Order: sequence, then C-alpha cells, then structure tokens
Amino acid sequence: MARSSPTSRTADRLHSAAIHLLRRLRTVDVEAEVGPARLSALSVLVFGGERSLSELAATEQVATPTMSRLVGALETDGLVRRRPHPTDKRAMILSPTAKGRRLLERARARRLGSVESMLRGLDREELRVLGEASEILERVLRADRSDASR
Amino acid sequence: MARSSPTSRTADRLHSAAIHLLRRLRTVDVEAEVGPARLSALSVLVFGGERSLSELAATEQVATPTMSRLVGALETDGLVRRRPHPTDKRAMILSPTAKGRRLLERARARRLGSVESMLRGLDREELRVLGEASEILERVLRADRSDASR
DNA sequence: CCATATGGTTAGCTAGGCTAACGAAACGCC
DNA sequence: GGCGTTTCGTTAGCCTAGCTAACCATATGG
Repeated sequence: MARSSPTSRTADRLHSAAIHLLRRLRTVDVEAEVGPARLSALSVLVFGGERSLSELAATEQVATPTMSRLVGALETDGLVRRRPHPTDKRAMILSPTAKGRRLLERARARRLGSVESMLRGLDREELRVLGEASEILERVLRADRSDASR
Repeated sequence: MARSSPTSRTADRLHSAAIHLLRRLRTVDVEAEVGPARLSALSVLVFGGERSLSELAATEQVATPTMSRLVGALETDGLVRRRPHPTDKRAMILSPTAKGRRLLERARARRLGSVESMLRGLDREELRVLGEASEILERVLRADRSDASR
C-alpha cells in the first residue's frame, strides 16, 4: 500500500487525534452516575427516539443479550420505561423517563463543557477548521456505510 | 445552559464525529488477536519507546494494577519483554518483542487502512482540512493536559 | 537510622462485551 | 389450520478491562 501518501498520513493523524480526544473525555465521565454504555444507549433513546430492544442493540452495535442487560439496569434505575409493542407480543418499546432525560442532559453538558473548555483560546479560523473537519468526517462516515446512530 | 456559541456548536460536532469514527474502527478491531487495551499499551511501547510499568500506566491513563495485568498478559503472549531497571530494583523496563512489533503493525495497518478507505474520494482541500484539524486538536489536548485548571 | 514515598503485585469488586441455548410469539406456506 | 422457521428477548456462563484496598520491597530524605 502507498505507505506515506497524503491520505495515509492524514488517516494516521486523524486516528490518533480521535483516540486522544475520547480518552480525555473518558476521565470526565467518571462523575457520571451511570457507565458509558448505558449512557450511550440512553442517549439514543433521548435523541433518536423510542425503539425496541433489538433495534437499540443494532444502533449501538452490540449483541442483544448485552443490550438486554443494559436496559435492565437502566430500568432498575428508573431511567428507561418499557411498554408492550402494540402488535408484536414478543417485542417491547423502550423510551426514556423524565429522570433519564435529565440525567442524560447533565452528562452531555459535562462532556461538551469539557470539549468547549479545550477549544477556548482558539481563534475563529481554527474553530472553523475543526467544525468543517467534523462535517467532512460525518459525511464520509455516512457515505461509507449508512449508520443512522444517534 | 443550552446557549449555542460557535465554540459550543463546534464542540458538539467534534464530539459526535470522534465517537462515530471510533465506533466504526471498533468493528475493524474484531480481527485483532488481542484486546484494545493491550493493543494500545503495546502501541505506546512500540512507537513511544520502552518505559517502566507505572510510566506506561500513566501514559495510558489507567491505574497501575490494571496495567500490571495487561502487561502480564502481553508477556504471556510473548509480545512484551521485561528487564530489571539498571538502578532501581523495584522497577522494571518494558519493551516490545519482535513478535509484538509485527502484531502491532498488522493491527495498525488494518485500522489505518480502514480510515484511509473512508478518506478515499476526498479532494486535496478536504484532506488538508482534516489534517489541520487533527493537528489543532492534538495541540489543544497537549496544552490542556499541562494546565490542570478549571 | 527511621519514616515516608514509590514501584509493582494480589485479591476482589464492577461494567460491559461475547456466544450458546432457550421459550414464546410471529410468519410463511402449504 | 397446522408446521417449520425466523425473530424477540432472556438466562447462563465466560472474557476483558477498569477500579480500590492492602501488601511487600526498595528508595529517599531528614
């Protein structure tokens, strides 16, 4: 493969930057009252709308038994509600409770606040570059495979 | 909260893009013969040079018992070697074996290949934006680490 | 020389991932 | 209508990866 093409160097730097950013954010999540997997699943229900367990598992790219356990914990904590599917008696429909929405909003604010504080001090041009890069990335990811997550 | 300054909107998009990129890469790592934490620790030794266990733990931002177990597994698999520290009898120096380097190179090639294939099709200008954004991010993360403010 | 700090390990807990196996319901097709 | 197959969700059991607490051995500074 073209060992040091512009594309491969960019890929390398992008990869590294994304890893380091998320690693930093992980330390912020320590204060969250639920773990990252539960938070992420809850986030899908809040921002992406209610859906069944297997749909949620697919969105989160985990196996259904994994999601079953996550949802069980979220329900125990009163963050998610399940109601029967109108036509399919095997299935359930999951939706966030008011408590779940509030908790998610707090966690999200913490994360975003952390990113914001890092960006503080950048000039308009640098912010523009970061914003544009994010858009390019999202577009490329969508194109590479229709994801539909979050 | 919920104000929408340019900074906060950029933070939001950046956050989302990084999550989606790494989620995609996670599916590539399924083929890796060792888990992500071990792979990452090995990567530090290969690209960042040999160091002690506690230094490696600090680099990876995990507690020393966690790193102790990771290193134990890497050593069992013949991917990492430990030798005594020249002056400090409590400490050890960790370095990757040839096997470790080869394994890491394969895993890294898979990941980067995946990112590269996503970037294929972008024009020079878009690549430039992504590369520049990565540099800004890395710089900001480095800066933010040194000052433990806020 | 002793108190304290540091490097690493062990034990034990939690969260989050997986597969295999299962029951119940839905679907498809005679 | 019945029967095989697929799908939805759960349970059981295993693995990785994170943590703290407690510990031993060695360094280091008064």
